[in-house]
Amino acid sequence: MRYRRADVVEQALGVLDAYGLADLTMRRLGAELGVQPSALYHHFPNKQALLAAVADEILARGRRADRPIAWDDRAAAVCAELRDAMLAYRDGAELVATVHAFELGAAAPYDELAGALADAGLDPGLVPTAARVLLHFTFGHVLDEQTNLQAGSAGAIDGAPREGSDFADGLTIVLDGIRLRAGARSG
Amino acid sequence: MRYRRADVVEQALGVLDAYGLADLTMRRLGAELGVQPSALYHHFPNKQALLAAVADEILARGRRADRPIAWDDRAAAVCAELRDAMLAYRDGAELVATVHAFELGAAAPYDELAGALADAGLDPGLVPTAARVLLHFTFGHVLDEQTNLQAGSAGAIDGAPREGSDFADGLTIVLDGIRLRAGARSG
DNA sequence: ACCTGAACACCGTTCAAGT
DNA sequence: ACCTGAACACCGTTCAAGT
Repeated sequence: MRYRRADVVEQALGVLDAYGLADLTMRRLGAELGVQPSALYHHFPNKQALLAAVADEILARGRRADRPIAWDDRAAAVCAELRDAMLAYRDGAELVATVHAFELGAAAPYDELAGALADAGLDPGLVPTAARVLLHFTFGHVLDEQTNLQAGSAGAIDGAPREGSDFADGLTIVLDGIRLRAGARSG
Repeated sequence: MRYRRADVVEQALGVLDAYGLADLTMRRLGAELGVQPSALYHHFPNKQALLAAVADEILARGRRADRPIAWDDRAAAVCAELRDAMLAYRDGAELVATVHAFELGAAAPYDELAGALADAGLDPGLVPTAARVLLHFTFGHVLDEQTNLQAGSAGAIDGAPREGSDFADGLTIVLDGIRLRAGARSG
């Protein structure tokens, strides 16, 4: 049997969701594909590159069309889409945030946020700073959220996961801070 | 020779700074102490607990007295202190952020921020949300910053590290967003 | 081009046994 | 109380060799 790059990523997503990031090893992934671990190095130079491809696939699968026009609604939509994409897979936030921290991928959300903030009439020198504040908030929040959700589902402490309002509130705080430096019009 | 818990943490800080978080292993730490790796399990139940103790020590060493009185200055001071503490050790941000994400320690900055925000007259329901926004911004920013700094010093690309103004700008954005919901007085 | 098989240089953790 | 020595069950990665 032959495996293409895309098949390896697909199977890696399956292992991630079934066993978690800690058990997403080259050896386990090879076994799941019915292949020697060394065979994976024909498709990826190393594990980090494979994880980057998995992170990018998670983001691609979470992609939604129809972005709002207003810069603040658009920025909020990008962050919400990023959150939902990461929550859709076990340890998704940890994986995407790690890959992003090492600058190996997951660059699309940053580019979209920077675009929205430029449209806001923000000082160009502040655009990267503000985009990163939004990204850091989103990564950090969802990392916390997913850790607690997964701890809760393992221990089965409480049935209902905390409402999503906390994310929206945090996002509002950051967007309000950005708006103070943006042009008056928000459309 | 006998090693107390504090000596193990001390040596762990040395290994962290000299070799980085990836090489801070139980086996290497044992070797550095002239002890079998299994001996470390007499002082710590597992590696995570040891890392949590190291993270707490990093924060303790970065502690400064004389907190400002105004809630916003105080919150900014807590974030700046946290940043400086993490920057003082190689991979400090990665270590502290990881330990915090798994809720094994590093809780002091959160408590201080929550205290400052309560003094701001913020809606009590919003205090934890706003405190976490500040914390997530700080962790995310310093993680990026330290990764770039260390990559820069390894490759020796440019001499001067980026000025600190970017952190201050991001912090201002978040604090402005919080201020909109706080009482009018900022002292 | 893609994979096997075997090796290299490691991990965290446990546990009986020593002092 | 604190440590040794040995083992268990793993890692990521490399590389000659096969088809």
